Amino acid sequence: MDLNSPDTRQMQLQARLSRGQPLNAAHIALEFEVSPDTVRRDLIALERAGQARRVRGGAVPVARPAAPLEERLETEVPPGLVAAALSVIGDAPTLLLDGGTTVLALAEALPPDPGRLVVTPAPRVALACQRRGIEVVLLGGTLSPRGGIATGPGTEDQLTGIAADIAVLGACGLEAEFGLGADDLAEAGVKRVMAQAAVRTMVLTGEGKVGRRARHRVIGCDQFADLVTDAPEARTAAFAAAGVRVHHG
Amino acid sequence: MDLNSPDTRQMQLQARLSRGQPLNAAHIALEFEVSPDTVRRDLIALERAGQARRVRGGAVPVARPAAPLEERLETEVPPGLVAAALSVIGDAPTLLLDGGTTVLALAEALPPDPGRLVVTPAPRVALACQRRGIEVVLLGGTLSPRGGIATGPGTEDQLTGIAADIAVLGACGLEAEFGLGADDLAEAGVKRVMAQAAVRTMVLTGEGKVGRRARHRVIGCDQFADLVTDAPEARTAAFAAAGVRVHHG
DNA sequence: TCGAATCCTGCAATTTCCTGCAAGACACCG
DNA sequence: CGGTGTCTTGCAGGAAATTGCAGGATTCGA
Repeated sequence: MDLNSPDTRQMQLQARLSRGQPLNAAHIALEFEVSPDTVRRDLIALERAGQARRVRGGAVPVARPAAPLEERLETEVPPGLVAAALSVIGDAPTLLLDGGTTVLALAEALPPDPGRLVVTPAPRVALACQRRGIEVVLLGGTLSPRGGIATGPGTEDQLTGIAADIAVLGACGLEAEFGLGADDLAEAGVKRVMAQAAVRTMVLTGEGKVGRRARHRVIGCDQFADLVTDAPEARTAAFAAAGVRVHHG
Repeated sequence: MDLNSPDTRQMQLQARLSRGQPLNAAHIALEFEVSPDTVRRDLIALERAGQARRVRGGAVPVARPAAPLEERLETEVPPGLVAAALSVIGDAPTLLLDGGTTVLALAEALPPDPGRLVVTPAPRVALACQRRGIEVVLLGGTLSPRGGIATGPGTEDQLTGIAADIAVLGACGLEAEFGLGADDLAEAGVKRVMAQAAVRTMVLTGEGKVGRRARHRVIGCDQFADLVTDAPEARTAAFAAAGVRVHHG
């Protein structure tokens, strides 16, 4: 009475794979009472569908780095940092948000406000805001391989039509003399234009980046008004001396 | 005493399906003392009613509840559909990918090819491709509230500079006379321009959308070359007659 | 390096599917 | 009562999918 078609077999195998279970071809052949060739064909189908990775003698689940970032949000970004950033933002109606885990945590914490507009080159941030019912304008461009924001001359062009209240920039490195830096040249360009497209620029970063000098300069410390960080005051004194309002989260 | 009409048979079969029971056509033919052809016709009726998914040798219950998007990927997009789409795509170096769950499943299954370029207005698709090591150009614009793709005149402008090999479009509705449709006006515009920006356009959609007429027309059936779907051939005959290559997944 | 297991390719046999068609059952109407 | 139309059913013929097998290549382990 058990239906034995390629579809049903493959669905059962897929279920096991999604449970993280490796598949032994010979064993499955016995279990489903089909030849090993048939099992092999099933595994080929699953592999073509991206559901499995074939290895000698069977198949294993494809590595799914699905949610590491989502979870890192809750654990690695201190709640106080996000809260401080929110209070600096206030109810500014138009925000320009950078990418990166820290800014993403901020986006996840934004109050659901249908009257607010978020402009961002980071697809993750865009999705987070959309989930919260906030209107989003996504900036296009070439996705930078690491940081995950759109970059390129086209991206910077799109920003010329934007007039935001606050730009929130993450950091690959932040140092008092050098200023805010990024490790990717294209990213640095976009961040720089973002800062220019906003009335006020805020830098939001964890203490790990403070004092580090990144490869490319985005803007100097005279170009942004606020710094939100959880670094101790001793390491932010230089910024305060340069005229930056420092908020400790 | 047992009334044996198509309706009573189908109601009994539906009851078994809702219990999660797979149906074996040959077995049912013996049980109801009818020919396998009649059972096949019953199963076709159930499939049209959305109560079952036909597989070789019988039918299985259709996946029930609407899970969140991430999980629907694994359960509701049949592996065969994705595999068929992959084979149509071949190794075309430049792809233009739409949004939607089905296209997203395709993106998740793309082979990691550093020489390939994917252009998309869908942030989810962009992230999926980036995870797989594929170069991504993200199209910017206002995020449509439902489908999750960037829309607007700016988005369409960005496409003028694109020359892709294949555009893969999802569907809110697909009907032979009406063509490919979308429920959001802005989305329809972007999809239309996407089709124009590619040498060849392929429509990828599950059977649920076939036969449904959406609110806004994207392109007519003479504007796309390939249709990949898991709908039965009976429901795709009209597309084949219109000159569309139909691939069944 | 050798043996064995596994994999790939093509092929033929079987099963299942699709399509069209004609016969029977039944309701309805003149 | 007879004719007509619709619905359903089974059947035939061809198309398509699936499967197991044979032969040769490849890989793994000793």
